[in-house]
Amino acid sequence: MEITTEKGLEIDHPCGENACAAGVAGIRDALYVLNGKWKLPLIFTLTEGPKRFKDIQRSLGDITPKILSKELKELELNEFVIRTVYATTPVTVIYELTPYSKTLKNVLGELRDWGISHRQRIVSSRKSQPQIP
Amino acid sequence: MEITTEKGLEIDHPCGENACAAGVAGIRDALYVLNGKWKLPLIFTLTEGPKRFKDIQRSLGDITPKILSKELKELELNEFVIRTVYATTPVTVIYELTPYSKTLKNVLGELRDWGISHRQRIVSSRKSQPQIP
DNA sequence: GATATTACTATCCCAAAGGATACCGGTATC
DNA sequence: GATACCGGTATCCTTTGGGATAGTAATATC
Repeated sequence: MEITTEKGLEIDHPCGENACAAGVAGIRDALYVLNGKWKLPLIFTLTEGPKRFKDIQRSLGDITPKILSKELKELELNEFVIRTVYATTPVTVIYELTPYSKTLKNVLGELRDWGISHRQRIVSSRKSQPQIP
Repeated sequence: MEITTEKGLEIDHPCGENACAAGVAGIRDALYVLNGKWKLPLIFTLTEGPKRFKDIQRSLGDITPKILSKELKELELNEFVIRTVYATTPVTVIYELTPYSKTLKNVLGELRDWGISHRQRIVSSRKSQPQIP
């Protein structure tokens, strides 16, 4: 059986043509700590600078305090975020990114750009192909 | 209250200092179609070229056929993957990436690289700080 | 006739993710 | 005295993700 295939993506593969298990493993390792609906948006919003609990909640739109609290704890454990408490009244809690989070800069930037383009694509394809043609 | 903060990441923000809702929205839009444990690894493995069902299953390691089937259907709907059936015996089904998947090249590359470095960091920190010191 | 292969589907099940709502103590503000 | 703000918890619930196992049609092989 013959399958002709124009070469598609050309992500550089360290291994040969058809055996790049290391790449798949890399993606899976990344996803293991960054999984879920909220971690990446959360890290991204802290990219703008340190923020308080309520401020993060507002930036993210519709996250409930329970989920936000859980996500922040996980990010603390994985050394992406530092939590600092200030004894003001009422108390102030600041969350900020660790230096290690800097290594995510490219990932976040690419993902943000792709998401923005993707949305534009969806929107404009909806305009050019109206429902029930 | 004063908080001194060394500027952390410097992902370029199209909007002002503290109001980059567009960035968060971009990330969330991206994750909306790429969420879950399998979609990114799946797209990545098809980066190596068109593959058959069983071959994908083997590349991904431990995905069950039910899940793989579901993920492939979702990727077809979102125009990331094309499914072609060849009337051989036994039948051959080939999955390959669409041109649109090319737009994910940078995202996938960055994520793979980050995952690989992250794993190295974890492994070497485990070596330098043995359990029960 | 028994077994293997491919590309799945069907059924059942469990755990995790995520959401809704309510509440807390302490203070400040109206 | 009532209300609001802050940084969360507590409780309950639904949805989804995902896994295990078995089975299917058609053919080929032993």
